[in-house]
Amino acid sequence: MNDRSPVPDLMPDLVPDLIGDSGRGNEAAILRAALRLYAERGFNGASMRDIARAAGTSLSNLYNYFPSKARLLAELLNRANALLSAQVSSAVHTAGEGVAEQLGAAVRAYVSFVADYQTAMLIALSEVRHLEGEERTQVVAERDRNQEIFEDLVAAGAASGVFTTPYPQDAARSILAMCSTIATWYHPEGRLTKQDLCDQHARYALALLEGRVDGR
Amino acid sequence: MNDRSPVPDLMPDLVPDLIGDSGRGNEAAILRAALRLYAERGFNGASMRDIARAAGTSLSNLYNYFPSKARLLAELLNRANALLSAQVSSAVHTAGEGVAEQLGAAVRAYVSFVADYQTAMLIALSEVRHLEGEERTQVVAERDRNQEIFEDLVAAGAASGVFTTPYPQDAARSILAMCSTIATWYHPEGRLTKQDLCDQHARYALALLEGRVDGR
Amino acid sequence: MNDRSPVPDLMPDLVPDLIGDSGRGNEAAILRAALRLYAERGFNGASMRDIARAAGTSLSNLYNYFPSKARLLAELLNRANALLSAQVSSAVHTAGEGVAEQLGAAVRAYVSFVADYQTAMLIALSEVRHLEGEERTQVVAERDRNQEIFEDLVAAGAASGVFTTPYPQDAARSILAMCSTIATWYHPEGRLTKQDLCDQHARYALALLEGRVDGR
Amino acid sequence: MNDRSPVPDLMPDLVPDLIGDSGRGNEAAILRAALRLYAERGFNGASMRDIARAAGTSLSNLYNYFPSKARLLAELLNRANALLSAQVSSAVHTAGEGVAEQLGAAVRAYVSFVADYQTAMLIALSEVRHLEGEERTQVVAERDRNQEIFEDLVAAGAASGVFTTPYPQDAARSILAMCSTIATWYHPEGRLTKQDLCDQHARYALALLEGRVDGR
DNA sequence: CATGAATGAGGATTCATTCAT
DNA sequence: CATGAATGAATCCTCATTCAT
Repeated sequence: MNDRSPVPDLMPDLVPDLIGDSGRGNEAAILRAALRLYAERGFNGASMRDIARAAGTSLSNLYNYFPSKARLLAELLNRANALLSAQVSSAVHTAGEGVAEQLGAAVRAYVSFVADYQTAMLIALSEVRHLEGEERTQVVAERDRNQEIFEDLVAAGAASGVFTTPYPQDAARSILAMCSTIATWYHPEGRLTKQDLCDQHARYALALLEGRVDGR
Repeated sequence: MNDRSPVPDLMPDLVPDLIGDSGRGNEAAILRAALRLYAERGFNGASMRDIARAAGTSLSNLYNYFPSKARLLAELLNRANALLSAQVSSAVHTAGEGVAEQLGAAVRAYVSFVADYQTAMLIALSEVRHLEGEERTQVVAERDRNQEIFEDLVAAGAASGVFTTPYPQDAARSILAMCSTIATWYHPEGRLTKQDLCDQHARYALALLEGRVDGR
Repeated sequence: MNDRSPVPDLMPDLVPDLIGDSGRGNEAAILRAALRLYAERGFNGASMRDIARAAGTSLSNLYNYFPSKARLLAELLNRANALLSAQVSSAVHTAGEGVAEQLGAAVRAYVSFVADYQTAMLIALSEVRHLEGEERTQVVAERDRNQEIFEDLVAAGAASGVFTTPYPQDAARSILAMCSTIATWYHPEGRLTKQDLCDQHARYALALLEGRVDGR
Repeated sequence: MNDRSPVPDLMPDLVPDLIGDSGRGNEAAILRAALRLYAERGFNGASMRDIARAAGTSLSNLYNYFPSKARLLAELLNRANALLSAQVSSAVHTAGEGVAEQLGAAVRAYVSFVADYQTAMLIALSEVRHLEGEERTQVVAERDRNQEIFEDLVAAGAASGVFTTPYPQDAARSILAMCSTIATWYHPEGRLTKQDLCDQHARYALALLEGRVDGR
């Protein structure tokens, strides 16, 4: 197993923005402000006034872009989940044929996303509960879709004997838990680089699954 | 390694209450109501009015017991953290001499706590940010004290060659992450018993650390 | 006219306390705490809790001594007004026969009271408005009784030609105003001694009345 | 000296409003309501709810105009102090060259202001204590600026021998006290007209200063 | 006398949202 | 698109007061 296998190694500045500058007028500024404030203070701790101020626009103008506070949150979570799923699937498809290799790639992509979009992941972890109805359904569905990628990989690996853990059914959840939690403590300027995170967690994941690393 | 080693296997009803009924008058009812509501809706989503109503007392009477909303949260977190640390250290001290055995016991105790005091763990995971100053310091300190138990065990195991992971320095955090996250999805009536959770996560943890289980 | 005529020149420590230590148990402590807090923050700015705390007793115990917050204020004002009237009358009666002399004595006694019981005077000036009904009536009556002493003296002096001001009818009010206001700025440790205050204001008063100072 | 010298003798209805109707929307109504209620019940006795009701708007709308209760008070006091200083200085500059004449004019202007803006003066007298920090500093500074006008006049008169009181240093304060206090009892419909008040107090002030009225 | 618990009303302030411009 | 004014409900917390002990 190659611990230093390449990660999507964009320069930090080149990480594509979750939000972009498409949208009309202030849309991007609003989304970015909301993202930051929701992450800093939680959904209920960040008021529409706060967001408007941080976005440099007026309170009432927010409602020209998003019909409600919850819709604003949903929008953020949808974008984040969509990008996450896309990056993970892409990584899996790009990886070689071996399940272990694919799972490693998936973990690396996931960790990479957490590091790149830390605030988005913070929100995704704890603010979904503030959504209801259709908005919630949609967000949860996308989140589950991503989890299924991991579950399928683990199941395939278990079936083919590559992963020998006696508990394959729940392992994916544990792997995602430890990868997601990175968002709560990671500091880009700290001891660990993004590359380190990817290497570590790829290894943790395969070890947890009791993968048969050697050539059998 | 015996995966079905006994867990503190109290009947759910016999799990000692985090709060007890000591305290004066309505104190226990208030703490219990706050615990539940903070977990359900988050700190900012649960109002003092809500808590009072759920506790069956008047809003103003809350302030005869806790001088502020934040203090009420701090009280809960302190009790939870103290109990968690106590149960984990106790498990470690009771376990045999092997580091692997001790770590397994620690994980089981931790998972057991998460299952027993699910709501408390939910709060501990995400509501600390609403504390400031002394209250925050105290809670964070107790939380770190618990994490150190795991870090010390991992370090010891790595030093003695029992854990062969190339990344021992950050493994404890990952283990705790996957155990803590149980609180976000566990249903006592679901497919997995508390015993199952303990078995699984003890195994996951040792595997993640690449523990040399047998004498080989 | 002797500007340095003696004032009731008690040592500051010997100024008889407005409250004394008679009363049962905590009564004096409560009155003293209320006096200070009402003066510092105003009637509405000082809560019964504050007063209890400052008096070193429990909130509910306050109501064993005074049936309401307003009654507590009334009690203070009554004591202050009674003492003030007593000291002023006494000074007048002790003074010689001349109206000018008597008015001078009255002013000195009044100023002396303001200096000695500064906080009480602060309250008397601005907190009467918070009383209603019987309580208010009583306090206002006592206050007016005191004012009448001055009005009578001025009227007598005007009738006898000692005070030549063309506006004797309203002069007493002006004199009392300037003397009372001392309470808002006087600092016992400042430039002016109590003796200075008495001398000054006695002179101001006679001058304002256009008293014929010379031997006629 | 002409005791019946003309006062700015506008009909009461023509007295320029302290507040005006400039400001946006409800600003004037809010300020006027606050002015009245603060004067009637004191700062702490008048709630924002009361003020909103009296201003004919909603409670929350108050905060679109003034960010806090204290700021609302400060606004009132600043306007009142500014106008007072302006009217007094203007009167002094318009008066003749003699110090006595100028002081008379100042007193008349001051008394006139007290009569015209009675409620504002009531607040200025006793509610400054509820301000803190910058707000307080600003208000106190303006108040002191006005007091200095009087102190300078008295000092000048004392220096030139026009005022022969032995206590010129503190006389201004006494004069202002007796003039300000008018606000606490004056009734426009009562025995005394505004003109009367001006005449009386101008005479009181000069007498208090022991002014040498004639050429002797 | 003395206390702690209890309460309903009300304190200042902020909330998400709407609407006329 | 963009704004400022407006609002009713809700925020945390404190109020004066009562009551059982």
